[in-house]
Amino acid sequence: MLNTKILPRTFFQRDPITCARELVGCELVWNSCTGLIVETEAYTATGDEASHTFSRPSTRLFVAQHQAGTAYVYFNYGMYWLFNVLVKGGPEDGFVLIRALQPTRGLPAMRRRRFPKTDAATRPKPPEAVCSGPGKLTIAMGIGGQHHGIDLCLNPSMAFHGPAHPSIRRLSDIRIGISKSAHFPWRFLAAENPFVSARPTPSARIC
DNA sequence: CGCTAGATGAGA
DNA sequence: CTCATCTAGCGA
Repeated sequence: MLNTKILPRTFFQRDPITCARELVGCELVWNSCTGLIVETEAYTATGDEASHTFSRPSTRLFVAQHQAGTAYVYFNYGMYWLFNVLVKGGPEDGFVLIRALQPTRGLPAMRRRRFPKTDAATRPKPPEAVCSGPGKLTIAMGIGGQHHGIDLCLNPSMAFHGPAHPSIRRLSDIRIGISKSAHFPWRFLAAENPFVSARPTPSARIC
């Protein structure tokens, strides 16, 4: 968080692919917990069959009624909240899904939420396992439906901070867990970082 | 290691 | 019915 500021709304007023790429290396600040963003995915409001906007009128309405930088949090597979930020006002609207974090502050609190049954006798899970997936990180950070629709450009304690350090190395790769529009290389990860949800595939490229 | 089944509910 | 997931349990 040193040398970084809250990302302004203008950051999210560009196309979702640019935003997703540049969020890798920025920091998510969520109350007392913070994490370096090491993995994201872009979803575009048009031409992307994997985006909720493709098949959900309610999501298209959400895009129309909110401004860039709004949290889009939804419930998937009956048990996981997934955390996105609305990107709007550039050449293309859409969302960036936050997929993995490297914990930088509040690791004990994150562990308590992720592994509540852990006692003093059991070995703690490694920090790489705490936020290495979109469902895992919402549990760890305490993100849920109560945060759907909040503005992430106002309160520095619930916001993205950046920019990323210029030395960050990034890869682009195909997105994970989707069957439609599956070939778009719109997953972005920090190269050589063990906190990501899955290792890059052979089709990953430096970006 | 890798692979798979099953949990569990909202949206259309 | 599908789904932007995860974990336990199984076999090699």
